[in-house]
Amino acid sequence: MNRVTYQDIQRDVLDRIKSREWEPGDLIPNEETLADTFGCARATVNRALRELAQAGIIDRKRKGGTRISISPIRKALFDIPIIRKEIENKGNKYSFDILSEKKTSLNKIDGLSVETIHKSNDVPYAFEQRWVSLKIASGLKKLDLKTISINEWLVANIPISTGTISFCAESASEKERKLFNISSNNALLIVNRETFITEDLVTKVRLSYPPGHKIKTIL
Amino acid sequence: MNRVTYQDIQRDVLDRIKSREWEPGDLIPNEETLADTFGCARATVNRALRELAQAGIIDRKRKGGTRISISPIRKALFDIPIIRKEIENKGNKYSFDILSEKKTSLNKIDGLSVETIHKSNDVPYAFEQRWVSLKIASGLKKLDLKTISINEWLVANIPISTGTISFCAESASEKERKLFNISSNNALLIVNRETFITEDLVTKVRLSYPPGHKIKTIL
DNA sequence: TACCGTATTATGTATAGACATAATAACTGT
DNA sequence: ACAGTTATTATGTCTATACATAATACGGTA
Repeated sequence: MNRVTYQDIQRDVLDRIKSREWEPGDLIPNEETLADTFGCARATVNRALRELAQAGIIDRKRKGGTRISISPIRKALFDIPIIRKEIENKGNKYSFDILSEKKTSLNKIDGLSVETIHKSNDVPYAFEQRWVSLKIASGLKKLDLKTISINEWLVANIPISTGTISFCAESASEKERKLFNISSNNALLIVNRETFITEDLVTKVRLSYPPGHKIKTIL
Repeated sequence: MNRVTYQDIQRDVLDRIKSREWEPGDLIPNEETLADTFGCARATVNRALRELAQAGIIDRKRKGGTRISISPIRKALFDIPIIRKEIENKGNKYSFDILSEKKTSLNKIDGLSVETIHKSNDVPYAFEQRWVSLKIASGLKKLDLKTISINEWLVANIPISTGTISFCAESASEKERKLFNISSNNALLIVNRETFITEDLVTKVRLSYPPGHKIKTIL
């Protein structure tokens, strides 16, 4: 007894869109009708379509019905791995050096400013400038810093947080030029991240990657 | 009669994680138990937890149970909008110029190579170098190019596709230096995209943004 | 025609019950 | 002690039904 699954329905809908039976902007049959034609319960159709809507493939409105998305907002999902794992996944050796460390305050909040260079097979891979709130990260002892990077400690110890992330390009500073041993091409990929835990800024990071570095994902 | 919703459960779970009642790696009660404590059906708990798992907050295994994810913040969702909308959303005027256009072949497939400059309030905003397959995009007439950008045409007419996207930084070429009127800081943010429709390469784009441009998202 | 309340409609969600399935634990005989 | 089989467990999914809710269509009244 091969039942119709929600994934069967998703495949079918995607096929109809690809084959242009349903074109962008078109209204598709309602859940009840689809359930009849597929020979399944409405709940199954609902789950299939709900997920497609989450993915931006279709637009749904109460009473208005379901239509094929006109300009599917392309959503790109990027993995933001821990740098150590990013390097180790390539089969390389990870190491890091702390370049400087001092107490500073940001928006009148006491914290720690740390500069770290992450290395892959002893070659500079990324330069990190980080501020961490001492209030939130009070468990962070100096001892930890020698064996584990701050980011990894945070990820393991501060479970849920929200924040922003942005990508941009910047010319290398004198310091970065020396670190990465750059001469002519001095365009760095910069990742800025701010992490909050219930309104409080936990940490703020600027990561710079040397020329040639790519952050990639599959749509 | 205020019923417990799946969103109530999600909030509660997130609160428990934030308050460190449940720490990363911890096993949490099974669906049936949670349904009892929340006073709702197992299906409701299932939906709540299924979505949290999709978001990477928790990990679930059959028989193994549900545990708090050890390294949760690992995914960033970026919207990849049409450039026109990106500009118009800022309240600016969108326009574009086609700089060059010629037939070329890529991997022995005939196509069209087009260079476009996108402008916001008549100021260069992004430089686009695109190759489009003629086979797939056969509906693309020369006429269209004057009124609508290629990307927008593709998005409206080729509904479903997969592909890759990557970010990197590059130094501006002589051409780009002139286009963006850059002197000293010449680091450009580059977005490379390849779009496929069922195995066939439809289009390949390289977008370059001038210094200062940011691509941002909320985690 | 313009306005406002009501009916209709499609999606959104909750429920209880059932069976499927993957992963582990427990048990078996050798 | 070991390998192979079976039982158990928690999640995964489908069904049928019910009610909630947002958005629209349809009225009637001024």
